[in-house]
Amino acid sequence: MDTLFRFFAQFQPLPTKAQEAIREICSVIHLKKNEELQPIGHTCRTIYFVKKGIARIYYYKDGIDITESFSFENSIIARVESLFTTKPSRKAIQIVEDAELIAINATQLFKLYDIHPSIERLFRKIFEKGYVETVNRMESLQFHTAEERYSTLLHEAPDLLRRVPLKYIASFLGITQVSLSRIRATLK
Amino acid sequence: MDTLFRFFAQFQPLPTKAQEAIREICSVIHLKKNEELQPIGHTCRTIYFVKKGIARIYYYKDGIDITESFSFENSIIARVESLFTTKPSRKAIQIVEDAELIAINATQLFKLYDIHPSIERLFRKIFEKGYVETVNRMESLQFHTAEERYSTLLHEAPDLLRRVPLKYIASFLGITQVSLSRIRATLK
DNA sequence: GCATTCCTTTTACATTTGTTAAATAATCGA
DNA sequence: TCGATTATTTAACAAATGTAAAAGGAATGC
Repeated sequence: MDTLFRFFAQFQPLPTKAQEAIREICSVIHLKKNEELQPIGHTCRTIYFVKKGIARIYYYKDGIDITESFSFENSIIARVESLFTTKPSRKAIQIVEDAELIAINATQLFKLYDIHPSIERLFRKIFEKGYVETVNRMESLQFHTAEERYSTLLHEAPDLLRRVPLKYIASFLGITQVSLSRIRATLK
Repeated sequence: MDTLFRFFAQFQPLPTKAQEAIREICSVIHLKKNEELQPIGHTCRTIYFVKKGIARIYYYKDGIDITESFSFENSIIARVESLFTTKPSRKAIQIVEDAELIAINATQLFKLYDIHPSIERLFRKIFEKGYVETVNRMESLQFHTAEERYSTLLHEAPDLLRRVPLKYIASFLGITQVSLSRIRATLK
C-alpha cells in the first residue's frame, strides 16, 4: 500500500485523513498471467494501480484481438471511456504478466471528492497526465509510420519489448503481427 | 458570455461568485480565417471556448501540415499536452472559419481552483470528456481503415465535411489528400 | 471580369501493409 | 523429457496507401 501512496505523492500531497479514506476503498488483488480482470460489456467502476506485473486493455475488432494499452509497475489502469461515461465498455482488462494490483472502488472514490478536495485534485492530475499520454500516442498513430512507431517503442520502452508477446505489441502499434515481424527483420 | 456559462452548466452548476471569478479572467477575441491564435513553440496558457466559427490544432511533420483536431461552436480548444505539462508546444492553433472565441487565462484559472472547488470540478469534468473523446479517436486511428474513418466522419460530423477544406480533413484522418480523394471517389 | 492563386481530383507508378498459409522456434504441462 | 500448444518468422500474392506531376475547378483579389 505504501507504493500506492508514494505514487500519489508525486502528484499531490494528501493529508492523513484523506489517505485513510482512500485506504478504506482499496483492496489488493493477485492475478496470474492471462486472467481477466474486467470483462467486455462490464461498466468500469474500478481504478487499478499496478504494483507488480503487467496488464493490458484490449477489445475485439472483427473478431481480432486488439491491444489498446499496457500498464506496468507503478501506473494506473482504467477503461476511462467507460469510467467517465458510466456506459458499458467494449474493452476488457487482462493480465499479461503475473501481477499484484490495488483495486480502488471508483464509485466510492468519486464520493470522496466531496469530502476531500485533495483527493479530487490528486485524481484530476493523474488523469490529466493520462490525457496527455493519450494525445501523444494518438499523434504517433496519426502520422508516424509503423517502423517509426516500433523504433520509438524500442528506445522509450525496451522493457515492453522484452516482457510482452509481440502479438500484443503488433496491434498496439496498429499493425499486424506479420508486418511487425517484417519491420523487425529489416531493422536487424 | 452567456453561451459560455450555458456550456459550463452542462457539466457543473457554478455559484454566482465562481461565475464572476471566471468572467474576470476571460476576454472575447474575434479572428478571421487563417489567422494564428497560438504559434508553434509557445507554451499553452490559455483555454479557448469557440463561440462561433472553427479552429484547428496543427503541427508540422517532415514539413507537412498535419491537423490534429478541429473545434466547432460550443466547444473547448487547448493544446493539452502543453497546458498540463507547461512545456512548449510543437503545435499551433489556427482559425479555419471566421471565429469568435472566449479566451480563458489558464494560469489564473488554475489559481481559482484553490478558491472555488466548483471551478476545479467543472474543468475536471470538461477535460475528462476531452480525454474520453481522445481515447475514442485513438481507437479509430489504431484499427479502422481510412475508408471506415471517413464514413464515420460523414455520418457523425457531416458539418465538418461541409465547412472544412479536405486538405485539412485528410491529415486529420491520418492519410494524404490524394488518398482521401480516392476514397471519396469510390464511395460515390 | 479576369487573372491568379488555392483546392481538389486524376493518373501512373512505387512502397507499404494486409492476407493466407506454411515453416520454424519457443513455451508449457503431463 | 516429450508431445502439444503457442508464438514468431517467412513467403507469395493482393490490396491499400504514398509520391509526384498534371489537369481541372473554385475562390479570391485587383
